[in-house]
Amino acid sequence: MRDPEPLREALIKAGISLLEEGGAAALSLRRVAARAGVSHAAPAHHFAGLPGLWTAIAARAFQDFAQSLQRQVDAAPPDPRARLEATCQGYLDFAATHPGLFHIMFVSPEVNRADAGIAPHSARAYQILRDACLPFSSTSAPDPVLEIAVWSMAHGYATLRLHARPAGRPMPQAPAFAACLAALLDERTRGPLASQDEMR
Amino acid sequence: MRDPEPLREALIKAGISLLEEGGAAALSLRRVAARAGVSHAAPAHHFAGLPGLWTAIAARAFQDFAQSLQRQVDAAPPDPRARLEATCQGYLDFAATHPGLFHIMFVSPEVNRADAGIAPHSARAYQILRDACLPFSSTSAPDPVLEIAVWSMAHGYATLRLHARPAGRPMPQAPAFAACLAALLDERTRGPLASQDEMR
DNA sequence: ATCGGAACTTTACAGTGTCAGGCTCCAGAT
DNA sequence: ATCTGGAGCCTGACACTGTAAAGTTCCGAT
Repeated sequence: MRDPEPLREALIKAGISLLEEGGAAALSLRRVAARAGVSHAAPAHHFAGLPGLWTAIAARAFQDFAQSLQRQVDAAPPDPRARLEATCQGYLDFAATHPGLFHIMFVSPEVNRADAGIAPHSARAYQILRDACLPFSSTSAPDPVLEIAVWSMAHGYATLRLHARPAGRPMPQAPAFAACLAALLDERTRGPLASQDEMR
Repeated sequence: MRDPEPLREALIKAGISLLEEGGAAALSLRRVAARAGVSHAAPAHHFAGLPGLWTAIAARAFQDFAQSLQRQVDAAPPDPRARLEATCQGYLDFAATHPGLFHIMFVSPEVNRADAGIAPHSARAYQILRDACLPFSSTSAPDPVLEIAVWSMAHGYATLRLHARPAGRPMPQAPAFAACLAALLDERTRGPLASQDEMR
C-alpha cells in the first residue's frame, strides 16, 4: 500500500514550499501545478478548488505543528513550569518560523477547519497545551479558563509579533513572552514548584 | 477648504462597505471603482495600487477603532477594573462586529502599518489600553509586560474566536474573556487602591 | 470485450491588478 | 492672452488568476 496518490502528495509539498517562500499570496493552483509538472487544472481536480488545496495544506501543517509542539515539550525539563513554557515557546517558534503555514492554519477564512483531515491534528495540538496547563489548575481537573487564557495570550503574542511588527509601536523591544506568561501564572505558582528563568 | 478630494473619500467608504459585506476577498479595486461610479483605473491612481487602498482603509479603521474604544471606556464606571474590562470588551466587540476591518488592520501583510495615516490612530488606540493598564502596575510607572500581556490575550482571544470558531474545538462554549482577564489580574488587585484614578 | 470511471489535459471564460497612453480642465508662468 | 504642465480620470491592453466543460488516456471490473 505504498504511494497513495503520489501526485496529490507532490502538490501538497509544492504548495507548502510556495507558501514558505512567498507567503499566502504566492500560493496559487496554477503555480502549484507548474511546480509539480502537471497541467494547471490538475490541482483543482484533486482538491476541488483552491479552498480544498488550502484545507489539505492546513491539515498537513497542523500535523507538523502538533509534532513540533510534542518534540519541544518532550525535550523540556520535567517540571510543570518548564513544560508549559516549552509548549508556548513551541507555539511562538512555529508561528515565527512558518508564518505562511500559520496563516493557513488559523487565519484564512476559506479553509474548513472542521475538515476530517484537520480536526484530529488540531485536537492533538490543543491536547498538548491542555496537558501542559493541567498542573496549574487550582483543582485537580482541567481548567478551561486557564487553557483559553494561555492559548489566547500565546496566539495573540505570536500574531501581533508577526503582523503588527512593522508598525513598530511596542512590539520590537517588547518584553519576552515568558514575562507575560509569568504575569498569568505567578499567582498559581504556590501550587506546583516555581522555576525562575527567562525565555529567549 | 471643504471637500478635500471627494472621490478619494467615496472610494474609501465604498471599500469599507465592500469589506463589511463580503470580507477581505470582496474588496477589489475594480469593485470599489464600480460602486463609486468611476472607471476601474481611478482607484489605482488615487491609492497607487491595491496595497495603498488597503492602507487608506486601515487608517480609517484604526481611527474608528480608537474612537470606539474611547467611547466604551468613557461609558464605564470609574473604577480601574471596570475601565480595563471595558477596554478589552471594546477590543473584542470591534473584532466581532467588523471582522473585515479587523483583518485589514492587524493581519493583511500588504498594508504598511508604519504609514503616516495609520500610526497616530494606532498609537492612540494603544495609549487607551496603556492608560487602562496603568492602575494595575506594581510600580507607579507603566508596566510594559502587563500591557503586552493584556493586549496579547485580548488580541488572541478575539482572533481565535473569529477564525478558529468553525473548527469548533473549544471556542464556542469557551469561558468568557473576563474570566481569562481575571486570571491575569487577580494577583494584582491588592496593588492599586480603588480610590482615585485619573480621568481624561 | 466492453463498460465505466478515475486521472489527467485542453480549451475557454470571467475577473483581477497594473501599466501605458490619452483626454479634459484649470492654475500659474510667460 | 497664450502657453505650459500637471492633476484627475478614462480607455485599452496584458498577464495572471480560479473555475467550468469537454476531451483523452488508461485500467480494473463485469
